[in-house]
Amino acid sequence: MKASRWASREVDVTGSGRRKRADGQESQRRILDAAAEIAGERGYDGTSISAVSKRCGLPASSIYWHFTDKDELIAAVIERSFETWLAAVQLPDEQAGDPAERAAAMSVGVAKALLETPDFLRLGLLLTLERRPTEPTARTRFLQVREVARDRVQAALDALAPGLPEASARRLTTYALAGADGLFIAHQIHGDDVDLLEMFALHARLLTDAIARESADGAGSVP
Amino acid sequence: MKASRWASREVDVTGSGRRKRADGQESQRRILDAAAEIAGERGYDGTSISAVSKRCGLPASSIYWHFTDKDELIAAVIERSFETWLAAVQLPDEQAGDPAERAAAMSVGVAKALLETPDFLRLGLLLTLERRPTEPTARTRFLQVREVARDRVQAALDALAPGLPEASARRLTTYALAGADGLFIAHQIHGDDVDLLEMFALHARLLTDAIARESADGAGSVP
Amino acid sequence: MKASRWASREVDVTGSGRRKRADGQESQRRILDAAAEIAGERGYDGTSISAVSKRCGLPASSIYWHFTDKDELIAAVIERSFETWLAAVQLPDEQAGDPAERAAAMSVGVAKALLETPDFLRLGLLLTLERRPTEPTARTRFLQVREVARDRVQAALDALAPGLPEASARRLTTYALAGADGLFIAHQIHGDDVDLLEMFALHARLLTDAIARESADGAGSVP
Amino acid sequence: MKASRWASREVDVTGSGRRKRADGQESQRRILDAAAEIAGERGYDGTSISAVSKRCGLPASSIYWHFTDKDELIAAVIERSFETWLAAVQLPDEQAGDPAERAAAMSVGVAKALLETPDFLRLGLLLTLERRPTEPTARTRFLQVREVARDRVQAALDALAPGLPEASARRLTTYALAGADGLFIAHQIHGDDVDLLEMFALHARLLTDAIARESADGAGSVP
DNA sequence: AATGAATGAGGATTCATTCAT
DNA sequence: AATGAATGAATCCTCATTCAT
Repeated sequence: MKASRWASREVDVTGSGRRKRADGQESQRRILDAAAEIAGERGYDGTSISAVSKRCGLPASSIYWHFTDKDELIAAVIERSFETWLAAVQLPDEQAGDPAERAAAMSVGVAKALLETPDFLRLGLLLTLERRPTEPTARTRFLQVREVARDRVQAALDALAPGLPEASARRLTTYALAGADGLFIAHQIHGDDVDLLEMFALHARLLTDAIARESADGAGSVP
Repeated sequence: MKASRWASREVDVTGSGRRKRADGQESQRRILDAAAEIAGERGYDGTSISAVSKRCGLPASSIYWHFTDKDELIAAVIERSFETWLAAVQLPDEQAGDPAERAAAMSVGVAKALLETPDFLRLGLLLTLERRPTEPTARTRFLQVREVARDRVQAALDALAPGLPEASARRLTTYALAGADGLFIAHQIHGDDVDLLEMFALHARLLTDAIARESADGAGSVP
Repeated sequence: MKASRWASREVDVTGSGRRKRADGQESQRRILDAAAEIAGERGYDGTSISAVSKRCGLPASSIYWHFTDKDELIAAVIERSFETWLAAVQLPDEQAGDPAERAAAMSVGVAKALLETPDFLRLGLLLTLERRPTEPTARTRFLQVREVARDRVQAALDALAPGLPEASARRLTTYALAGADGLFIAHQIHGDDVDLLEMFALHARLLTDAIARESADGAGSVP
Repeated sequence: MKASRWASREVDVTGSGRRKRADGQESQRRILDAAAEIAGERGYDGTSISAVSKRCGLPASSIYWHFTDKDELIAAVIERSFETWLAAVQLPDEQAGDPAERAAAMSVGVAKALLETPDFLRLGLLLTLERRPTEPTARTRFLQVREVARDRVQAALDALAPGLPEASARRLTTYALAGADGLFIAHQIHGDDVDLLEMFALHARLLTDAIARESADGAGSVP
């Protein structure tokens, strides 16, 4: 920290001059905060340990005390970001309202969480789209987490329309997630020109209609 | 790269026996091919000039003869990829069928093009999601191109439902593009477990229904 | 010259769109002009062929048609710069005025030439101070040219004070040149805050006095 | 640099058997030593980080641990060289001798320091003469240091001739520094064929005479 | 629990130069 | 007489990682 005369490196970001005699958890948190911001903006390759070090104020070597390597660091970022994001999602009361209303409420809950903590999905999508020679642990982790989300959506869908054929359910679940991803991206591009809550509500409505029809059809094959 | 001057280093991509005959356009094409593949897989930061050099068989310094820097190279990749992609999109006959059928045909045309040349949208989305300190020219270019696509979709939508209020049209256009992006991503994740053509057809159907309803409503505000 | 779509290189500096069907001397002149400017500002290492190419509007390979390599190019620059500079020096009429006046006139003549074409001495001094592993031809050339100048100054000095002992003459000649170099540098640093003509006149006066004294002394050893 | 980790690569400059014990200050010193030698010989552009790395035995990346970039490294070189040089200058006793003797003693003191540590002024003059598009910090630093030296010379001059008009004082100070620069260059060219101490003594004498005359004149305008 | 220092590999880019046309 | 294209070596600098303290 005692930057030499010619090369200034980390800065005392906290403002507290007194070196805290090692608070592992606090340091880890600062590292993850920094890494989450950067990785959410730049993806895997764009996230350098030295950039994280600069942003969190700890030397690069300290990052390696807490995480074995970059791969694990970014995996940890995804995990913690997911938890944060999940905490932000407020699911509607299972009992309340009719099914369609519940679906809309769920949808809007997700949208709100995305507005509050967008880094999670941004990084997740970046990891998903990138094809590195050795797949990062973080990517695998994100896809696992996404699979869990997928299962929940499908469960909600089954609750909404118990008679829906398996194939239809899978298709509509895929469509539900795809809409969420796509609308999130639209919001990334156009900022608040795209009203994410409104768009998610529209998405929920179209989905509800589709469920209704495919339920009635019985078959649900798309000609 | 330590190979002597006459040892064959690069792969004879062209199949034509004559090599080293200094054909600028051909070299440029090889560079763009290589860069498109890599950038489509790895994004901006993940695309290293030396990787492009290795894949196209020309030394890194030769790449700089054809493109002033990495930024311009990737911008050129986006431009050419877009042209290729656009050529792959087969738009339906303007006269044929009823409006809903035409919408479905358009949608499937886009899906087919995405299956044929997925690199374009993959790179585009990577560039869109990444937030580099200095915005790459390629990102700007992609967003411009996307805006053109957006205008076309909106025009098609207006043709389909002339009475649609402006706000509805904008919202549905956003939804149309978002669905395309999201379904593309789903296909990236699940491969052929997701039938992209079927999903795009579903997307077109839901959109057509939504248009019909919002047209009838007159207002179309989502409560 | 037909810059490709992605990499813009040389510019049509002359403004004449029509490619002149090869005018060797004219091209050579343009190259030397460009090289002189750049080398006068940046020294040997700082002068890159591509910078010269950019400034003169001819491709790098054309420079190699006129000059075998960078070393020869810079040597040619020194030679031509010297000629230009020499032409700018107006030596006083050998007959006119008393010796001291003639000395002053010579001095001012040199100063004026330095103000008009400063690149010559700037490059010369840069080459002189630099110690490259393989001595550039240009440096040798400059030192030769300087030796000629030295001889002329010493001759003028002998004419001024025929009885001056050899050692004194050498010493004062060295001093005369050193003053010129040093004042030139002062002018480089302070710009027109240093009145070069005035300073050269002062230099001439001090020298004349010194000559007078050392002539009288006979010995001229500095204790 | 392909040598295995334990093969001795660098020269044991310190003489102390223990190596690799990570001593920051010592490494910094070795880097500065190497950089000073090279920059003193080759100027800014001619000083490559890899050359410095080779000469000091540390890998190039280690240089970047100690200095943020080449610009700062060379600025540090100038600063340290100046300190070394200043320590080498032995100024005469303020009380001793008559003013003219003191002036001569000062002059010779400077000359001796230049003979001992010529790298400082050599690099300084190279930086002064070079005109890079972005001015190196080192150049600015050198000119600042030079301004300080200028002030001291002018103070000494005022002490020597209190009644001297301001304009004369400035002119003679410029002349004093110019002579030093020029004679230093002469010594660089001719080596020990030019007796630097003798030349500086001569310079001091001419200056003293000039001061005397301009003092007497009162005005000191050079016609 | 942390960090200053070091390190080899690789990043983008520029270099001087060559050569076929 | 000139030039488009190519090329290997070198440029500055950042990378992920290690290790002794």
